Amino acid sequence: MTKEDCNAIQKNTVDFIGLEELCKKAELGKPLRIKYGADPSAPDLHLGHYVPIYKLKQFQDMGHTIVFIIGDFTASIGDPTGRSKVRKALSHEQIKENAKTYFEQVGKVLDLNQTEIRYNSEWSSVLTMDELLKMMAHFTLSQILERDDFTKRFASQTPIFMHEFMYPLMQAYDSVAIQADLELGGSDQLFNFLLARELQIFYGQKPQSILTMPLLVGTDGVDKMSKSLGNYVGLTEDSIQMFGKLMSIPDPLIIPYHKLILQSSEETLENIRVQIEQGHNPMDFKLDLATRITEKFHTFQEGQNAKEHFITVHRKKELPDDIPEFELENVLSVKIYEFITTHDLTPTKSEAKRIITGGGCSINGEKITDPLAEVQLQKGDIIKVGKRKFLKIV
RNA sequence: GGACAGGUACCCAAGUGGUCAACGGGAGCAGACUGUAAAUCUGUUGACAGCGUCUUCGGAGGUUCGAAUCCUUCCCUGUCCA
Repeated sequence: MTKEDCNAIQKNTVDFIGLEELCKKAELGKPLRIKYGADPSAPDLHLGHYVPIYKLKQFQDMGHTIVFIIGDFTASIGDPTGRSKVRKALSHEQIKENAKTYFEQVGKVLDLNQTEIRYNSEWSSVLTMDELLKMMAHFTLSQILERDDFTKRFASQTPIFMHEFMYPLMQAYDSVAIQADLELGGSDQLFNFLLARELQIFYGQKPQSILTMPLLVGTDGVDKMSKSLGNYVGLTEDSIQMFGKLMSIPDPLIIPYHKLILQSSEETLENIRVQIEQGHNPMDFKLDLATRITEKFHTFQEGQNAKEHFITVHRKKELPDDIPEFELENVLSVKIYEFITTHDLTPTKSEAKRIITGGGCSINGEKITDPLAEVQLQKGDIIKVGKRKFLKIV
């Protein structure tokens, strides 16, 4: 690893612990073992995952070994995070299935042939009580309780279960098992990563270095991107959807997305900042951002198409090219709310009535506001429900 | 084991016998506006056979003309004591 490499990998990181040792180790010429842990309960990867995975890619390109750990052991126990809801324990079949889709998605970024894939049940499920207790004897309750989410839950009097205390420890043990030189992940993982260092020392290993990446803020502009909060942009979402979601991010997120997803240079970022400050419409930068990100995960053409689609539908309020169609022989007289529900434009009839009453439904551009209206539908009619649902009668 | 507090819709949270399909906030959805699915403002948010019916306030029973609200019992969570 060269000096430049050493600098390059620091780009966009939050914490970097043990950088010097790492670079020294790398100079010996042996590939570094870089650990990345994944939870197989949520196989939908989103842009938030992309940030650290891209960093892994950088390491991989330098010839280091990525050790991808599937946390099947902990997943099969179940993890009651958040409120009183107990996250379901997953069966082995489910885990295998999830892991498979996981890798299909990761494979878009990383070269999986050059990646070491391990399941942590391999070593965790055979741990003896004896061994476990020895490990536990090295940490105190207050040490574990220091972890941010535990602190919060404790303060808000929400339950923390005993086995949850063990998760950080089990994660740390993964580092021991694979002899990690470096662990990489989101900045919320710092605590767990530090624990691993201690445990490695206990097992006579050199402690791993730590590199954490910023957490990408979700489309709501408030919380970190996560599937459960529904503020995510999935890596495998179709281009139209992806584009739309990216346009829905609040304007202040343009810079962070540029930086973390597109790896834009400081000059580019500064340029955008200045232009927005001078009154340039942020929308233009957002269009550009959305186009480029969509291109990145799809094709250039799809990115362009998605942009076109967005402009016609949302800016010009015109009809898109590809409207779902419904074949109709003769003129049909129906209650509008029933029709749009049976054709999946609304989930329930009550919802349909609500949208109609609110002025969200139109036929050929004419608003229908009477929820009980009976309408004559014929070939060529175009029904619009809400902002982006269309149906064409053919 | 004991004492106390609590479990309400997607989330937070009010409500302690009828006016409760349930205040308020968040989030979602829709409308207006805007060269954005940004921001802001407004409306809306159980389902269905449209005004009435059915399901919903941790579960199961009960009291009552009537229960989220009272009683019994069970389950779950927190705090303190042991």
